[in-house]
Amino acid sequence: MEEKKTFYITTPIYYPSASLHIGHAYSTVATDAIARYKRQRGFDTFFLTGSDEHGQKIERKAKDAGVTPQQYVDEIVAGFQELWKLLDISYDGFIRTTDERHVKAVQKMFRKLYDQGDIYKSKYTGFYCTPCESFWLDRQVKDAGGVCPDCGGPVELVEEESYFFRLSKYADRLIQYIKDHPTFIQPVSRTNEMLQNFLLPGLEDLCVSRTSFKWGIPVDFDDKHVVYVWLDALSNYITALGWGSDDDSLYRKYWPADVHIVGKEIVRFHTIIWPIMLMALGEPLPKQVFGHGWLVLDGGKMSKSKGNVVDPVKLCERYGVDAIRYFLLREVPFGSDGTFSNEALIARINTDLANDLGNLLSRTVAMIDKYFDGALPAPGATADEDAALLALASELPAKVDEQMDELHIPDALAEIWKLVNACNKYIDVTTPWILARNEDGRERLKTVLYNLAESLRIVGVLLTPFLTSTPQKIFAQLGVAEDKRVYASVAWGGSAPGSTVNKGESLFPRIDMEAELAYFAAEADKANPAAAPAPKEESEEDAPLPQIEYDDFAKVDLRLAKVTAAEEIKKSKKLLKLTLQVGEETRTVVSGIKQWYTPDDLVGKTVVLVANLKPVKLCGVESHGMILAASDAADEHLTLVTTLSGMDSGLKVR
RNA sequence: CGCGGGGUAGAGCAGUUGGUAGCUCGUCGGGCUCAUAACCCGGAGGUCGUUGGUUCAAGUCCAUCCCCCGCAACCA
Repeated sequence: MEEKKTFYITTPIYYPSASLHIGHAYSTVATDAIARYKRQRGFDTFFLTGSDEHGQKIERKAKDAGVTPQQYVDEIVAGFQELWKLLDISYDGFIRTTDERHVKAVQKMFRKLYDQGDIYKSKYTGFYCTPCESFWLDRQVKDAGGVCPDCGGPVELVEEESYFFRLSKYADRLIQYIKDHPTFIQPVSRTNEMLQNFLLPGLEDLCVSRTSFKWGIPVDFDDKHVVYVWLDALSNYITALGWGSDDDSLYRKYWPADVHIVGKEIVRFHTIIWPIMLMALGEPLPKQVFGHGWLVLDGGKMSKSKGNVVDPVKLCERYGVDAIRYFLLREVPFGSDGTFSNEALIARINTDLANDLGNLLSRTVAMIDKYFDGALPAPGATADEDAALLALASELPAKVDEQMDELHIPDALAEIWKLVNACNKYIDVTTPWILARNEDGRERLKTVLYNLAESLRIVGVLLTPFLTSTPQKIFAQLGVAEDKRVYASVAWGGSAPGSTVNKGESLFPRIDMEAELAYFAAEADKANPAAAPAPKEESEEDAPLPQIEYDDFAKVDLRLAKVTAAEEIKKSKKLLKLTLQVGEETRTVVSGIKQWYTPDDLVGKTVVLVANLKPVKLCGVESHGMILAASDAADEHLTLVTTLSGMDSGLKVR
């Protein structure tokens, strides 16, 4: 017996620090549609999704919630799986980076890379300032004249260790690979981006371990360290198949992946770090990484105060899973962003699903019911006006394939809708209601109605990968036999004359746009009563912070400072370089306020400086402290904190 | 001068190797009555971001400039 061709497709693994939103749903629904499509076309398909559960952020959130990290992620990941169930996601594997199989395999991988010299422990020497609790690089201390650049006190020599992965060693091989495989990174525009931005300028080795937190996979030969993010997360694509375990049969069967579906923001990691990891392991690279665009919210950033938070669960409850799947698959063009708005969603549902498809089924079934007592008539001779419809329906599977081969999901759907629209027009041209009036017409009518039912059957078959319940509803209303609902029967002529149609409910009831928008507005108001002037719960950052002791506050050294000079940092969109007079001292501070202030606005002003903040380098400029400013959550407005009356700089703020 | 993408009808987008500017939604008018006030046809609406250049011919090639958006660096 012939082995079926395999197809391995993955979504990113999602980070369980919060619930998933419509963007995650988009990634996963798109991947699901491709997986279902490949299965329908006879591929032995494996579809993997999962969760990326380690890291400091989770550790901290769990602590805040008073649970263990494992308890914390268990609960959120259960929510992921519920959402996928709701959206009819047909995944074959769900990998959690806390799974024993994954942990073991990552440890094995880490050790292998270490043993062969691709991971090394870096042992740079640095300086430590005890009062400041800060590490300093050689150069920083040298620049400061051998003392702590911050407080000017003495520093002691220390060693800080971390493991590094030798990305640099493989850069040339990867560049060559990308050049030899022009379809590796999709869409192609990303290829240039990766080459020009990262690969050609040269790669730095990647830090792959941390000692500053514990919630991660321990490095088994050096338990101070846990494996840090990318090595842990990216390897899921092979550990889920049993790589590095006793049973790697799935790995041998499905790897290399046919395509990793990822959001455009993580294309970089999937096309640079991941291939290099595989090269180092001596494993084949995935055939393709597809970076899709985003669903951008109409009203700008998602925020509760704007009332535009998009919860996929609510949308599914209100409109049905297929409506949401259709919208997601249809609205975001290949390789670029799409817009999400309630108007766009309702418009799609109304025009494509209710008016075009739903209404077509409704009128077709109604006519068969009315003119032939619900029994599908046998077609007679084919007239000219039928030929075009037949041709369209017959060529449609190939057209859909053509688009899907390039992962052009919206275009594949558009092709299917060409047939839907052609059917609606066909009704208008053939005027069945007139044919029904006399005997000659009734003979012709048989053919017309059969052609319509048959076209709809084909539409149903081809829609099966995209919409999960609608095709079955179509088949049920048309009375299509089980064996004619599958792709093997997609060719014209599958409908059996004499089969009984069943008038059913509308596939997609029309939505009253105005009423619906009013509903959304009301919901938004409910979620955010206009009367409440209180601090908005925009995001974690804006949530009230827990109480602190006075001693904690006293650790912050706030000083008045006078701006003596200011200039733009050319390379940066946000940063200004300020020179401040703080008492006797002169300091350089970099501040992200370029959008709101010009250098001239600032010179001469007195501002509040956090004087004992660790220095940091921003866009190549060392910043010694930060100045205080207030801004709204959307960063639309910002104002510097300054003084009411002239005071000497350097004064302490309390 | 970091890298890249984009500026085409009111909105959202197509426009392959240069040869009469298209699609969807909206809008206006008409048709039809089988159907979910749905469906079908037609009209209006664009100096294709700017300014130059190449060409018999440029949305399409070249150059310049102006905007917008990603990514990177970065809001200390």
